[in-house]
Amino acid sequence: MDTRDQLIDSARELLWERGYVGTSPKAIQQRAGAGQGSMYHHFSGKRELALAAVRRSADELLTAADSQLRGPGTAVERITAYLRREREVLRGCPVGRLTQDPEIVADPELRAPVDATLTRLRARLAEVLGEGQAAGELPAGLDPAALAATVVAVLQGGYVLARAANSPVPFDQAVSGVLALLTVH
Amino acid sequence: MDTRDQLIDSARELLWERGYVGTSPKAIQQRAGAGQGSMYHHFSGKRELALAAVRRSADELLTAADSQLRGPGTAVERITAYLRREREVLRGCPVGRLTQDPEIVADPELRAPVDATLTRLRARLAEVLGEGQAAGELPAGLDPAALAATVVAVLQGGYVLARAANSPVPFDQAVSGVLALLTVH
DNA sequence: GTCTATAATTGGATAGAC
DNA sequence: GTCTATCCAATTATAGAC
Repeated sequence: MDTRDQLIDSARELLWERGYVGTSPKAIQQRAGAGQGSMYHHFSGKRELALAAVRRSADELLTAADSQLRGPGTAVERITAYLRREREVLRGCPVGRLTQDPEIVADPELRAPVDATLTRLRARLAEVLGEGQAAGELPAGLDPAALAATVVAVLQGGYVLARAANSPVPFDQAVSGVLALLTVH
Repeated sequence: MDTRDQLIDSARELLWERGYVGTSPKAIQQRAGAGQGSMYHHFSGKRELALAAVRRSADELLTAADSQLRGPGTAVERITAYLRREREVLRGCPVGRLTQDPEIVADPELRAPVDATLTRLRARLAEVLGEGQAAGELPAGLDPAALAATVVAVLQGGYVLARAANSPVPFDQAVSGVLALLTVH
């Protein structure tokens, strides 16, 4: 991996752990093993590097979600696989985390990939949920878009509860709860 | 309101907007209309002031939730009232927001009020959900603790989706989705 | 209790040598 | 492309006068 990629990867990790305001160019350089000059050669500054990092994290999230949601199995099986897949729960979501950063949400270009990713994720889930309704696995008459928002919110909120408790237990409870509601019908 | 309270209130606002790492003592002082000396007279430093601010916000959240959850009405009515109450969705949750701050979750004393508040909120909701099951309003056989985690996660995650989209719409969708799942039975 | 002065450290970047 | 030197503002305090 070249220096430019190392910088992007280090920025991704630090944005995940500490957010945009909590991450300094110096910290990124040190983690990447690069000097000042190197970073400012490849990027105009902190913001442009963060932009590259956010875009890459956003792409990876959607790709990972697709591998469960577009995989084999019934709608309920795919949604269950997505919700139950192994996650580093206490680290939170590398994309959702960015919504808590004032400088990210205030900057249209930095917010755009976050918005696009979560919006597309909901759209993918709504498709699968719609398929489940058509197949009679899920109750008809409920808005797939609303249910998709609920499912994604359970994940994002589950991370919040887990980090507050310093334990993955409430995350797992929240996932179990929504799966039970979806499948009890 | 005296200077000490002004400082706590200003700290609460800034912690809500910018988090712990994004908030400087100077910014708190300026918002409070107080000088350096004043702040360091009342508090030993940023951390102690933040501790007072976090505790106050945590207390207020639980009090506000109780006013809906312990109010009149059936279990479903109270949960609906709680989920549908007016919120400044794009500002996010003043308590849940803190879980994204590395310095908050790494500090047991700062994390404690956040943890206690979200844990108690889930316990209150589990009680109400249990009452709803006993009254036949909600499907029996589902774990009230899991459902409570789901409901709180939908709120916390709804804020994430809304801030990403810069719109309250996905928050409202997520709430509608979980209410539909709870009441369709 | 509040004010102003001072200070060590970090943040975010520029300049120029190699 | 990468390095070191330099720069100015902000951060997080402490000291002492009033």
